[in-house]
Amino acid sequence: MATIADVARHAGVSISTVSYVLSGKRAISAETDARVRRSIRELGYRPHAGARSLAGSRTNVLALVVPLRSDMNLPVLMRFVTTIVLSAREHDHDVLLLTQDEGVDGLLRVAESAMADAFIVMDVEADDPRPAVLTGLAQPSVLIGVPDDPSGLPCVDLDFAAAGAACLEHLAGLGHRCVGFLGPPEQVYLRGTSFARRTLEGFRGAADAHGVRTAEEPCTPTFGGVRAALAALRERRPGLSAVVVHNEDALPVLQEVLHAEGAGVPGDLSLVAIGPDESAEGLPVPMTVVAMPAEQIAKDAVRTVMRRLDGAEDHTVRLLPPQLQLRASTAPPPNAP
Amino acid sequence: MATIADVARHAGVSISTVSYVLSGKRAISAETDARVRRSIRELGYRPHAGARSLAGSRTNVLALVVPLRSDMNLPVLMRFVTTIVLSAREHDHDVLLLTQDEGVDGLLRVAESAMADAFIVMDVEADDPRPAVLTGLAQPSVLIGVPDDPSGLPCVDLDFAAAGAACLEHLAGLGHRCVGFLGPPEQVYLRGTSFARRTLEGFRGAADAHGVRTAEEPCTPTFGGVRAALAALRERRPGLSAVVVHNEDALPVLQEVLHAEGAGVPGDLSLVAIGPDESAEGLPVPMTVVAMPAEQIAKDAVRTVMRRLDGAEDHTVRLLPPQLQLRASTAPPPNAP
DNA sequence: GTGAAAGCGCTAACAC
DNA sequence: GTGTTAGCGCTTTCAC
Repeated sequence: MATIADVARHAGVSISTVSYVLSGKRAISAETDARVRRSIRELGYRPHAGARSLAGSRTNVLALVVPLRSDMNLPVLMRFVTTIVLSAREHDHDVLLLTQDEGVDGLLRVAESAMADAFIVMDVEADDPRPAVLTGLAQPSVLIGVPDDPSGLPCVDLDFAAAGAACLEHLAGLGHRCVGFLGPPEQVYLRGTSFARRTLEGFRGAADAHGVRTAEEPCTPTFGGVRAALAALRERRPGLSAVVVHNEDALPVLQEVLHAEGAGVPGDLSLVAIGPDESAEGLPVPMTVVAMPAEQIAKDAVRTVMRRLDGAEDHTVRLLPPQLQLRASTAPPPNAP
Repeated sequence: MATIADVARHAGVSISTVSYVLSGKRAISAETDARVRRSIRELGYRPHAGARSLAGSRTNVLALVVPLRSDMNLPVLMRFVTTIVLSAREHDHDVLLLTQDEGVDGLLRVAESAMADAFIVMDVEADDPRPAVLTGLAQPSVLIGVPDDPSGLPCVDLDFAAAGAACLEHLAGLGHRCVGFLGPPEQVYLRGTSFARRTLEGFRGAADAHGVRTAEEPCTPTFGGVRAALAALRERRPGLSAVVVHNEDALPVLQEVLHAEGAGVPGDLSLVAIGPDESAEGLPVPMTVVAMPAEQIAKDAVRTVMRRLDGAEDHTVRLLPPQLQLRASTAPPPNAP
């Protein structure tokens, strides 16, 4: 492999000139620049990443911690990862893939051996131990998700509270006065998953504000689980005319259960979902949904971390506003005027 | 961060001694070894990855090229990636994630800037341009999948020809004399996906050997597509009593179509699938299947590449034998004695 | 069994 | 606008 010295010799300039042509950190005359670039091309020169990192303390590598827990929604995870890799490349960075279950040790290993310039940590939960460790590192980091204590780290996520509120407001606007909430399985709440709680809070707040009566049930995404949860909602609220579903796996089952009992969607019951768009679009009744803006979050995370590498301070918790995607599953309640 | 010099000073030894304690490349007295290790621990020393790579020309990074094409089966892809990351860690390597669509340029970039010690390239297709490039690199590589011309690179994959044959042989053993084959959509064949062709060849060979009559149809995984393909098979082979399905997306639809027309599985029609186990197990009628041994292939790929880093030669095309998983979807034909 | 020192290929002062 | 050079933190001869 050609080295920077080879290029310098070939172009008849000094090593530093080649370096500066590459970094753009000082002014170079047009002809020198051209000559150097030509030599670089002709020799097929590429800077040695290790040497660069040693001398410049920049690796041009971004560490990405992904959850390999299989209860994560795979298409969404894929969109996150893909977008992060592509965005990183736009900033001339490559992506080192770390798994959730290396936990804090993995972060320390990569950080202290200077393998990456920055960290993006996905799927951060309420009581996650990693934010506290991340703040102690030499490298900046961004969280996707919002822990109880972000420790001053920038966070990016969908504004789940606003999403819950948006769903209710859409239904209230259609005239619904009595709305159910079908959440994730109980364990998700017990695990302290912050987005589940935030969604519910937003839903409740909006219901209070609009004088809408509600009932909430966690839900296992099986036929039995869905039937039981639905029955519980109806028992508590006999006038139930709409349900907000924050449980992508329950959606197809719910539609089937309703179809089987002859309840029309949205004729007899309106449905709004919060979750991946993929899970909402292809159903027998295409769902009105607040979709997970994975690409937007991913880009934002990369941008944030890159800005911090350029020295910008950032302790923002950035919650992206929900976008309600209107489809066929919502309509005014059956007894509407 | 502590450097190797700090450790040496703290332990009262030379820098090279510390280095050799770490690498184990020369004999160290027990007490020196202990003293050095103690210092390492107390100072929280970690070797600087860049310095190491510069001096030792070893990065301890494995580059993994994954297809982000969404027509790939995500759960299977996930299992590949997860297993590769975990296996790499067992060999003290981290994983740099490259995407398919950076193509040859991505390989050259990472290889020539010495960012990785080796490459694993997933989802290699028949006429893939990358093998030819990979052979020219300083780093060894392994392919997952088998191109027409592996260029001498080691390949690991499921033996799809044997898988096709195994399915037919299982059915022939049950007494079926007339077996259909439902393949992936036509485009997959046109794209030159080698595993699709290999499966079909294995299926045909076994059918010839057992004197079983066959019919083959590509299949779009929609209701219309499945109905049409099934009708075509039956028209060509009125005595059809079993179908081999190499199209995971068509499976649920196929079961539904058969159920709707009152055809029992396996009573009226036996089904065998080739594809991810996830797609075969949870169906109304759990499928007899040749599953994709993702973990096994992934481990094999990492092991192969690590061996090559230790200097071993390897130009093997390693095709893992299919494992037929017996479930409820196969039985002797209806008119069996 | 251990130490001294010459690089590895770059970046970024510090010259001019 | 360009060149010289001192490191960056390791690995690995070479020497004893």
